[in-house]
Amino acid sequence: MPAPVPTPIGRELARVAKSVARAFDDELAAAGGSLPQWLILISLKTRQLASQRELAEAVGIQGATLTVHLDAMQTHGLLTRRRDPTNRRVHLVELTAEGQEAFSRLRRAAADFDHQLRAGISDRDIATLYRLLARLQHNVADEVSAADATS
Amino acid sequence: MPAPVPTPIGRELARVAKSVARAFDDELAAAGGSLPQWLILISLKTRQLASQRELAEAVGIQGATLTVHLDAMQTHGLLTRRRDPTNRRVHLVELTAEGQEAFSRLRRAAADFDHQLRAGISDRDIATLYRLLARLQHNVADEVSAADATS
DNA sequence: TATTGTTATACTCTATAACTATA
DNA sequence: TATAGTTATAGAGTATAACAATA
Repeated sequence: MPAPVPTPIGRELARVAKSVARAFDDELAAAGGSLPQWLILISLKTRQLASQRELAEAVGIQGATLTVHLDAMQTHGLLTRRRDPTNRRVHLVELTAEGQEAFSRLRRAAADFDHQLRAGISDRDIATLYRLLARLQHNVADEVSAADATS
Repeated sequence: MPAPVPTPIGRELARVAKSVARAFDDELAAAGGSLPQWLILISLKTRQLASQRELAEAVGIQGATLTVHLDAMQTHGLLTRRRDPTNRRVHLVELTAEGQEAFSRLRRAAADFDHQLRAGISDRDIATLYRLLARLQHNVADEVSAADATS
């Protein structure tokens, strides 16, 4: 018999996500970073991205918002931007040595955090959690499409 | 056999929570509200709160931040503030008729959203999700205490 | 002195619109 | 004209510090 559910699932998700995000932000800040920076670094390192437009999409923000973060990271010496010689509209974003170090530092912080976060949860439960989160993601994607269709 | 887990659980949670939060914000905005306003309204309606301090804590924000939202809601005629005669430091926050209507509107939007969000998920899985979210919450609470202890 | 709440100020993240440069 | 990216501007949400009112 499943336990009764006291609050809507969206609110519970929001509440927990807020707690987790704050704790994670604190960890990243202690390692000299921030969540958007971490998402940018990890996207740069793990994906083959053809343009800033794709990078923005990978991170889930607008191009202009990405520019803000890239400017800050460039000012801090984490990356360089140069035009693609074959298509000079495209700016190639490349990590400096300092950017690589920042990535390593944040990766360690993120790994430590994840270890702490997973404490006492079985692999099986983690897999279940993934499946359920994917389902929620799917359901709000539906919601968006439905809203678009009726507007 | 559990499926392999491609990304850290915290990042996946953050990603899904962001999607869900955006979709929910859109719904609340369409109903003339926002997430902080909804949390404030629901706290006022469902709890017996002795002060703004307690209200801020229930919503999970600082007192000064709460003042910002209450000011806006008062400007829009959703609530009134008056001093408690028995302890004039305390401000009693009370919903107006318009505030009650706003609450009803947002409650309907939230219920519709939750229905959409839960589509295709069994009660048993919802209960499991609650249990796992509670565990994550517990684990970051630990993290915070640990960080405090070592600082 | 301690508590409740507000004001002043600023920071972070985000977005849209208008613009530049390139194609 | 279309695409990639930047600049200008603004808005939402949050926080801290200093303050006023009250106890």
